[in-house]
Amino acid sequence: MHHWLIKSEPDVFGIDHLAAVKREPWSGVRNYQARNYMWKDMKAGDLALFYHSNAKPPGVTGIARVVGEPYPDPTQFDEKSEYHDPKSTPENPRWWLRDFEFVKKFDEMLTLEALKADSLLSEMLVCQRGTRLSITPVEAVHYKRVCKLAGA
DNA sequence: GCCAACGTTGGC
DNA sequence: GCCAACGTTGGC
Repeated sequence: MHHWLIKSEPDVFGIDHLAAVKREPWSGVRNYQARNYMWKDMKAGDLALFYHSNAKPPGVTGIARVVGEPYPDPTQFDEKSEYHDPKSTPENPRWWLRDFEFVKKFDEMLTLEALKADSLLSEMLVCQRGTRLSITPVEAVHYKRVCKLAGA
């Protein structure tokens, strides 16, 4: 079992959206490292911290679970999509994704400020300056502490 | 809205 | 294959 942190902008797709739809294809990731995590490193059942970026305040708002196997992101073949990639073909897809399902929403967000203030959690990649990756691996000890501090 | 960080692109 | 220019992310 691996743990992850997935970023999303709440104005676009937040924890409440996931709670409403229950399950969501994580489409639109166009970064190779993040793609590789979804394609090769995630396993069905892995748990992920759901992080609100570009939010006031930013922070971890809940938990999602990886569902099923990777498959090509359909938006890459959709010419009308902002995520369309003309260099990708169905025979040789460039972008892969997973579905995530809703697990829980924290009663209170654990803010980035709170993460940085914690000596253990300040080690997390999301706390490091310049980390723009939308999907990052999370150590089990960090995951557990986030849950503990969030009362989950 | 500013700007630092950093990934990608494309000319050479 | 180098690297400058450019675009994007995302906290502040």
